[in-house]
This record gives sequence, structure tokens and C-alpha cells, in this order.
Amino acid sequence: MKLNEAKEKFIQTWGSLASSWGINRTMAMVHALLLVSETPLSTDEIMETLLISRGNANMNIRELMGWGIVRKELKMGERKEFFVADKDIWNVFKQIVKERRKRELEPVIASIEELKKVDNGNGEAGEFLALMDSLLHVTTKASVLLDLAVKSDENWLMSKLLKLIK
Amino acid sequence: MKLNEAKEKFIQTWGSLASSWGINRTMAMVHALLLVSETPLSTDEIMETLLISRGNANMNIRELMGWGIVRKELKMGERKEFFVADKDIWNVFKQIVKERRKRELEPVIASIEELKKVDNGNGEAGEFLALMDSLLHVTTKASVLLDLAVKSDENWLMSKLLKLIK
DNA sequence: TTAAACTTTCAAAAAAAATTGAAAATATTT
DNA sequence: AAATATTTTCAATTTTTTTTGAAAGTTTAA
Repeated sequence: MKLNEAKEKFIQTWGSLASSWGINRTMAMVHALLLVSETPLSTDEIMETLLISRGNANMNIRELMGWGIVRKELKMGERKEFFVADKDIWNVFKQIVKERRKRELEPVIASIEELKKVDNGNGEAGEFLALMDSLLHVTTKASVLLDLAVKSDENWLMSKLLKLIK
Repeated sequence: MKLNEAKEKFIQTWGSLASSWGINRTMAMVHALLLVSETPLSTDEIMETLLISRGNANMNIRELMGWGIVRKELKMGERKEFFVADKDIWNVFKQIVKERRKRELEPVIASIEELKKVDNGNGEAGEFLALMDSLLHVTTKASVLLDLAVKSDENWLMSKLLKLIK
């Protein structure tokens, strides 16, 4: 397999993984393209390579910057903006986990806390409350665990976790 | 807040969480409905409560059974099928993790392994190979970690993890 | 074996999400 | 300050996903 072919396949793989996790397919493809690119790319280069429109390219680049995994790079003598992906995959992983925890997990935890205030005068909400409690247990534990992953160094964390398995 | 109102809100919350994780909104709502229901529900009851068609209800119930988090329950003297959700949330969590790891993480790991076979005669694929290696590191470690979560008991795991934090 | 009760399938329709492309806005150079 | 280059926005369009509902299939009971 030639390098360019492998890069293309990687872009496809990354794109389809993302879409099954509720992330825009094109955004993941732009990310993959920047990951495999040895040099910073301009919006035009991204448009050409992925055959997407300017609007689409712009939107997704912006979103990737919002996730903190792509940054702008300016070239001297060039008016265009160029983009680079953070190549430290552990860092990318942490960044995504951090964002999704904030955007999705935390609101759900807050919402379940809210639902625990349900009227239970006659005890009819007992089962419901028990369900909310167990949901809260699992979600807050997941949240704590993700926090641990995000805050710690990869090697330290992994050596500790591997010890748990034995 | 009245119990029924709280149940409705929970169904909405669960539905929107799911859709941001690439899971069909209606499927999550059916799941939530079964979670908060004190008794097994028939397809008709699910249709009526969520205002969805028979085909949709059937499809999503079937899918939930495929995920192993909802099961059929037969009532004596009744010809209809009734459905119940597993109320053990830790179990539900493990089941979902197990399935998604199998369905999505493993194929990606296999695909990256494949891409490592790229032609590197003249050394031009060096950066690409380094990227694949680091991806493989993170994904296989995530996979191992999820395996640990799935195979171990909730309390044991959590007490160990909490120790790591200190 | 027939009929009624119930479940499944799937083509068509509807809804939701993503994409386009051109106009507007912004930034840079002359 | 005008011209040019570049980026951003967003209404309209396209694509993808979800949902419907009626027909076909299956199971149970009489």
C-alpha cells in the first residue's frame, strides 16, 4: 500500500468512527487530514483534498479549534491562514474527553439532580428516586474517572491501571 | 414537581443525551420509558406514551434487546409481549460499553493495524507510522481499560480508582 | 383449518442534519 | 482610501436518517 493510499484510508476510517459517536463526519475527516499532513494546510488545500465547499471547510476547521485540537499557524509572507492538528494523540484524547464531559455529562448530572426534587409525599416516587440515585452513582463515578484520565500523565495512569488488572 | 412530570423530563433528558452520542433518540426514549415504568410495557403502551408508530416502536425495542439492556417478559393469559429494562444501571453501563467497544473500537484498531503495513521503502512513511503507533497506543489502552470496567465489580473497581486519585 | 391477535418488514414520506455557494464582512496591501 | 485577498455567514439545497403505516408474516386459540 502506497503512503497516499494509506492516508486516504485513514481519513475514511477516522470519519466513520466519528460519525458513529455523534461527531460530524466531515469534521473528523478534516481532523484526520491535518493529522496525516506533514505541513500546515490552508482552507483551500483542505477543500481540494476532501472535495468540500469553502463554507463547510471553514465551519469544521473552526469547530475543531473550538475543541482545542487544531490550531491556526501563520506563515510569513502569506496572507492565508494555515492549520495544524495537535499530533499528541493522548492530548487529543484528553481534550475530547474534557470537552464532552463538560458539554454532555455535566448537564445530564445536573438534570438528574433536579429530578430528585420530585414530589414524594405519599412515597409513590420511591422507585423513581432509587433509579435517579443509581444513575447519579454511575454518572458521577464516570465523571470522576474521566477527570482522573484527563488530569494525569499517560504513563503514570497506565502503569497504575495495568497493575489493577493483575 | 409531580412524578409523571419528572418521568417525562427524564425521558427527554435521556433522549437528548443519547442523540449527542450517536444513538437514536427514540431508542433512548423507549429505554428511558421502560426504566421509569414500574411494570412491563407492551408495544401498544409504548406507542401511546411516546406517540410513535408501531413500526418505530417495534424496531427500537428490538434494537434495545440487541444491546442486551431490555428483555421480553410474557404475562400469563396475555398474548401480547411485554418489555422490561434492566434496572441495574451499572450493568446497563457495562453492557453498552461492551457492545460499543466490540462494534466500534475493535474495528478501528484492526483498521489501524492494517494501515501500519504501508510501504516504507524510502522512509517517507515515518511520520505516518509514528501517528499510527500512537493511535494504537491510546486506543488499545482505552480498550484494556474498558475491559477492566466491564469485567470487574462496580464497588471493587471504584474503590481502587478512588485510591489512585489521592 | 380458520380466524383473530399480534409482530415484523419495508417502500415511501417526513424530519433532521450537513453542505453549498454566493454575498457580506473583515483584513491586508498598495 | 481604494483595491484585493481572505474569512465568515446563512438561506437554499442536498443528503442522510428516522419515522410512518399498511401489507405480509407469524403465532395462538377456537
